[in-house]
Amino acid sequence: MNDELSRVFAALGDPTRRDLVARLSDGDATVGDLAAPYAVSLQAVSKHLKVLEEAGLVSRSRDAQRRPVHLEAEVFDLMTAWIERYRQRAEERYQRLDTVLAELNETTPETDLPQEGAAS
Amino acid sequence: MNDELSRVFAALGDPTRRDLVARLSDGDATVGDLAAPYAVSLQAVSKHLKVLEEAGLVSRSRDAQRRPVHLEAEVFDLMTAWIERYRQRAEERYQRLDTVLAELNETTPETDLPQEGAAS
DNA sequence: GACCTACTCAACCAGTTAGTTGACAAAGGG
DNA sequence: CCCTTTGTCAACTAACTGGTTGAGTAGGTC
Repeated sequence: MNDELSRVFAALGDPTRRDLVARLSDGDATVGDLAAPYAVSLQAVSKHLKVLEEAGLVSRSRDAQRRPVHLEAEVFDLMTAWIERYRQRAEERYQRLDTVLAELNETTPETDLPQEGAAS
Repeated sequence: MNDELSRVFAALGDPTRRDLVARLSDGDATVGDLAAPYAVSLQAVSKHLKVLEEAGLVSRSRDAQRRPVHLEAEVFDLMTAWIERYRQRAEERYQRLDTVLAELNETTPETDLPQEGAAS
């Protein structure tokens, strides 16, 4: 787990951490507030937050004993950029395939057999 | 790792698997073809493909002894939907904050001190 | 039918992860 | 000053991961 992209994807692979991110999208919160709804210990949630922080998804500041957690939404762009890149490649490929099929259909509307002049 | 979203994110948390997805966006490929560039064994790549398949990112068919692997790009939508949802929530929140700050600035342009009537 | 090709399955191993509990630190409030 | 609140750190454990090797299966080719 070297690069940031791996850390971000892996961090969001855990449902508890995804839920933490979801709740932080409503606004900053303390570790205690965040931990309250879950069945696990405060320490476990603290660990989850550490993972999110190392992935760059979250940052922490200070307010007396409290350590408010803040969502850093910019990292999302990294993921969407990666996803969209390969989704588009795949879609372009489908379009080319569709075009080829359409052309085949157009030049040979009366038969399904391959034509001698067609590329193999 | 129960739900599909967790499996998809976790699957893409591994750089080798992300590279497999990237290469499959160029077109279907056999296990052997896919395994060739990596230093790891064929069996290891086969395992990675199984993870991708269980996440719904990939499907496999048959062609004699070969098992061509095919990218299923629709699952990407699951992720982008999740990401965009919470990114937008976060952005809306920032906008509201900006509005509040702008209003504060407008009503008290001559001092930085808190006013007696202001909410703490 | 013997053999090669293209894989999968099973067993094992080392390293990581997600959880636990217990102790500690930091910062007010009485 | 003690005490409570809020959270981190450390050590331990069970389960999962990513890799290995060896054996087996499915489907041509000669």
